Order: sequence, then structure tokens, then C-alpha cells
Amino acid sequence: MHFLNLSERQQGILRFIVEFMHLHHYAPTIRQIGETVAISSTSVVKYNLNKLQEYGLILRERDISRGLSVNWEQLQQSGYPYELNGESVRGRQREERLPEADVERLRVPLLGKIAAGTPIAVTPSEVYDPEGWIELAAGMVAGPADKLFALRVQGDSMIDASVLDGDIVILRHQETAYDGDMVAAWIEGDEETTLKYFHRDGASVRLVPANPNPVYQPIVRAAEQVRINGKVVSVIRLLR
Amino acid sequence: MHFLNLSERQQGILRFIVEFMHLHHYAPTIRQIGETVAISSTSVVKYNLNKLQEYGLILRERDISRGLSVNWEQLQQSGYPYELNGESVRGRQREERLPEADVERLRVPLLGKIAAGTPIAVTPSEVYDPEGWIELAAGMVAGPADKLFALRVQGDSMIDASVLDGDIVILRHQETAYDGDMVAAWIEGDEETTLKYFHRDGASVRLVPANPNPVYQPIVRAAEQVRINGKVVSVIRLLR
DNA sequence: TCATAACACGAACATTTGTGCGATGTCAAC
DNA sequence: GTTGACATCGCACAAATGTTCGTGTTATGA
Repeated sequence: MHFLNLSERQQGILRFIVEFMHLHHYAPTIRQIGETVAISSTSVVKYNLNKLQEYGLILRERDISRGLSVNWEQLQQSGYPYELNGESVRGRQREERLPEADVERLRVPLLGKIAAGTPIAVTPSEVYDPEGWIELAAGMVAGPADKLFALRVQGDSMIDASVLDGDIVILRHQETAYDGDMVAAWIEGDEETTLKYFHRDGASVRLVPANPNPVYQPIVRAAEQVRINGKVVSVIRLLR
Repeated sequence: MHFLNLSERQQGILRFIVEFMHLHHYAPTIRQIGETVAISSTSVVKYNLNKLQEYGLILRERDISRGLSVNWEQLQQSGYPYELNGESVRGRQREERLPEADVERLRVPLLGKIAAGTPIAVTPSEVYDPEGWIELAAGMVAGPADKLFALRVQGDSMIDASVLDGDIVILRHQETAYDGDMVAAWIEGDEETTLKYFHRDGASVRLVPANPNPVYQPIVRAAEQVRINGKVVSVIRLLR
């Protein structure tokens, strides 16, 4: 979706968000957006925000105050006129990545384990003690080196994804996915975490194992039952 | 204020905030912080957050949900440990690290494809004509970083090793193996290349698939029939 | 022209989330 | 032992903030 094909309001909203996030270091609320873009109803803002999210330009997390972020890469590709904001989108991106100044080497936090029977704790509830960091060459992940984290696979339950006990899975944190993405998802009802290829079938979701052997079957669940934890960008197996 | 001079709780809080913001693109709430750092009272979190703000490490805006941001510059100067097991990484230490770059990053030649039906022909001379190079962090391979080469898997024939089409296998060139090593081997008679765990049974060799699913069975062959091409040290899968 | 989808409105609502404050615990200085 | 700074705890509270829903309004196309 090209920037200029957005509705006027959506352009305004996007511009404001970019500007706001540049000024503060957090996102605006829908009310703040509404005020500056002259939208009286919060629901209208939400409506347009949803559109922007559909276009992949922003990312929003449900029920989270200011849980709004900009997909900078997508924004650039949309032909966003970032000169208008005084500073470039690139500048902003650099700022975001300050913690990883080294472009060629990535440091990805190893946040815990992933196993079939237990949900991934994106926000671990125990005493905070990350297990460490994984060093990667930048080429080891496709796409932006952003929102990445690593999990160690525990048990052979993900073998249908050709992922073995002890493997390390590199994920990009996101709660939505596109068809063909391999995702880590928690399936409510089944109460299990799984690694599968994601396909949307209307209101339901089809999760297809990577291993084409027919002993491993796709599963289909209602979309609401499937909670995506992240997109798998890489799997690494270290043999002794 | 140096990072290590912070109270344990403050260190935990700071660490959590940094990682949280790395994953999401917004700040955590004081409650989320409290849960992960095992602080039961929101006011205690606030108290420590105030401290961190006094030290200039974070910035907070009153009454704003998640209106919390990190002062990255200050953080770096505080000696924040991006590597938890090693010593802290400061901007100044960069130059010292540069000479070590060769040690920390590996370039492994990509020598071709590996498929079930064709033997791997790796002669030392071919090393000089690779299809490309794979950049790895040193931690991606165990053991010495010599005699390494990479092959791209073609086809689903190695699925019994939980290795998929397109995966990259990092091998160390060697013609013998110890029990328990995963090897790439050409089996004469069967005329095929396979990736399996190597076990010696007297005069014969037992090759065990990594996938324990009984549809994949070990094979036993006379030792002379099994030509080892190398030991698998790593398997890497890149998803788009 | 009519149906339909896309867009907009506003108010009610439910949560999420930060703040305030009195009470308690700890520890070193006097 | 008393004092006081510092750190902690619970909990009540109010403000901040996203969502839902019934109802208009405006395009779009057959």
C-alpha cells in the first residue's frame, strides 16, 4: 500500500504517530491521535488504526496502552515522505537499534525454553534472569534484526517441525502472521505450544508441519484459539 | 552511576526493561516489571524507577501509561552488561574487540549440495572454489574452527535426520568418527548419502536417524561400505 | 436507483495502569 | 535503645486508555 493511496485521515494519523514517537519515546494514545487529526470519536481512530495495521504499516497489541509501533521498513517502502518531519525515518531506526551498534553481529537474548506442553512465557513471571545471549551473524536471519529472541527447544515434541531437543529457535516477536510464515503458537484448548506453518482459512487457521511425512498431520483450529508468539526466522542445531 | 552499583533489584528492573523494549516496541508497566523482578508492590517498583530516573538511566513521564524510556547513552556509560557471562561491553572497548573479530566470526565455504542420491565429493582442492561463504559466529560450531565446510540440503531425503530441503549443514571434514557423532556418509551398495548418528558395532556400523519416530529405522552396514565424508557440527535453517 | 461496503460518530463500558499513603522492616550512627 | 534514612509492602483510588455497539453518512458499482 503506497502512502499516497491511504485516506487523508490515515496519512495524517501515520504522520502524527511518526512525529510523536520521534518526540517522545512512546506511542500516542488513540485519543491523542484523534485530537490532533481532528477525529472526535475514539472508535474512528481505532478503525483507521486497524486499516493501517492491515497494510502492515503499524503494529498494535490488543488492550495494551500505547501498545502501538511503527513498521519502519514497511513505512519506507510505502513512500512515506519522511522529510516532512524534519528528521528522516532512517534516523529514527538507527536510534532504535542503539543497543546493537554492531551491524554484522547480532545479539539475541535467549529467553527460555519452548516445549509442547507449556506456553512460552513472553513475560516470564519468575525472578528475572535471562539465560544469556546468542551471537549470530546478521546473515542468519532474514528481514530486520528487530524484536528477535531465542528459545531452546525442550523435548522431542516439535519433531514434526523437524526441530529436535536442544535446538535453538530464533523468533521474531509478533502476534500476527502471514500465510506461509512458520510460527510458534499456543493453541488454547489443546493447551500446547507448537511450531508450524501458518495458513489462514477464513475464520480458522491451518497449522501445517514442516515435515511432509503423513504421520504428521496439519491441524485446523478457530483463529481465536491460536495465539501466535512469534515468527520463526531461524533454527540452529549445534552438535557436540 | 555504574551499573554494578545499582541495587540488585534495580539491575533486574533495568535488564527487564531493556529486553522488554527490545521485544515489543513499547515500555512495560510497573506491574509487569514487578511480576518479573518479583516485587509484589507497585509502589516499590515506582520507588526504584524513581531511583533509576535520578541516576539518569531512564526517563519517565508522569501519569503516562508505559511512558517510560531508556537513556541509551547513559546506559552504555553505566557499563550495562549486554553479555551476561562475559565482561561488560562499553563503546570504548570496541577497538579492542576488532582484532578479535577474526576469532569471533567464521567464514565457512559453501561447497555445494547434499542429496540422498549423489555422493559428496569434497576434495581439498575444491575448497578454493566455493559457491559462496557462510558467515557464522564462532559460537555456532563446537570444537576447532578448521576443516569446516557447508552444504545445502537438497530434497527431503534427509528428513529422518530432521534436516529439511534448503537447510545448511556445517561439516568438519574427517573420514573417521566416534560413537555418537552425527556424520554425513556415503553408503556403498546403497549408493546414497545420508546424515545419521554413527555407532560402531564391531565390524559393522550402525547409523541411527536423529528422528526417533519409528518410521525412521537405523541401518546397519559393514564398516567398509560406509564412507564418512565429515562430521556434522551444525545445522542451520533459515526461514524467509 | 438501490444495495452494499467503507467510513464515521458518540456514548457507555471495562481494563489497564500510575499514584498516594500509612505501616512495616533493616541497618548503621549516635 | 533511639533515631533516621532507606527500602519494602498492600491497598485504595483515580486517571488513563482501549473496546464495543448501535446508529448515521458517504462512496461505489450494478
